[in-house]
Amino acid sequence: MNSISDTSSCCAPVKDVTQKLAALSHPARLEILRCLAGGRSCCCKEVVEHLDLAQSTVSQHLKILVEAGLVRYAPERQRSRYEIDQAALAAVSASVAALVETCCAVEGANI
Amino acid sequence: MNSISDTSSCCAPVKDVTQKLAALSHPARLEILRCLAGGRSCCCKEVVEHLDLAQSTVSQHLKILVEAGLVRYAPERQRSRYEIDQAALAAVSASVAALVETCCAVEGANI
DNA sequence: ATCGTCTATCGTCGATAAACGATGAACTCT
DNA sequence: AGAGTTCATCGTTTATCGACGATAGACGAT
Repeated sequence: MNSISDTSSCCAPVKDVTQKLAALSHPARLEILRCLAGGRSCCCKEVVEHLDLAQSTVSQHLKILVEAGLVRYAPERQRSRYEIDQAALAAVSASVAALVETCCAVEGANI
Repeated sequence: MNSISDTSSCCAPVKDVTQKLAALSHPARLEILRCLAGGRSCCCKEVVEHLDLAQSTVSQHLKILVEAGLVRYAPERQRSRYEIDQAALAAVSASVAALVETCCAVEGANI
């Protein structure tokens, strides 16, 4: 039926999901999310102290999470606030669940 | 509780999850999974025809999915069978759901 | 035995990711 | 004003990804 190159309706969301999954596919970024868990917002330095990585590296990882839409970013000058976008994260979980549903469904109906 | 640097018990599963998420974070591989959906097994050529990519590229993507443990592989000579590992896929979904749960939980209870 | 088909792998190339140090901007405090 | 903090970005280096063509192995059919 439709290939993945169907740019009209399917490609954008798919790319969105894959970008979010890519953002989640790094241990450091998962750890960052854990650091931001519970809805509390952290500044960069907090995460840095938690992670044992260079500040610039952590900043990059945060940027990736923000660009993927998983983390919100309030650029206050001194203490930028990073905060989990819980809705976006839940949406990713739902997308993965839907994918699993699709892949595991018994196709007895029409084929 | 445990940080990500806890190499004894926590690190291996984390890496396992991130590897699976990385495998899922590419549109072509999602499309491959859709092609394998419903528990039906496909050979490489079927996927190639479905995907508009070179055969070698598809074979690589399949390999990544197999190495991540999301797809089972029965190397028959002429028509290798690729098949979704539904349990593994469900486990990924559960892991993501648990992550979201952790990240969105109100931190009153025990962490 | 030979041809055609299907796979997997190799080698290559450009692009991207991951990590770091260094730097500069902006703010707070003394 | 000046020192100290915090942060984002730049530039660099190394490693990996994504895609392809080419190739070799294995099988079925002729």
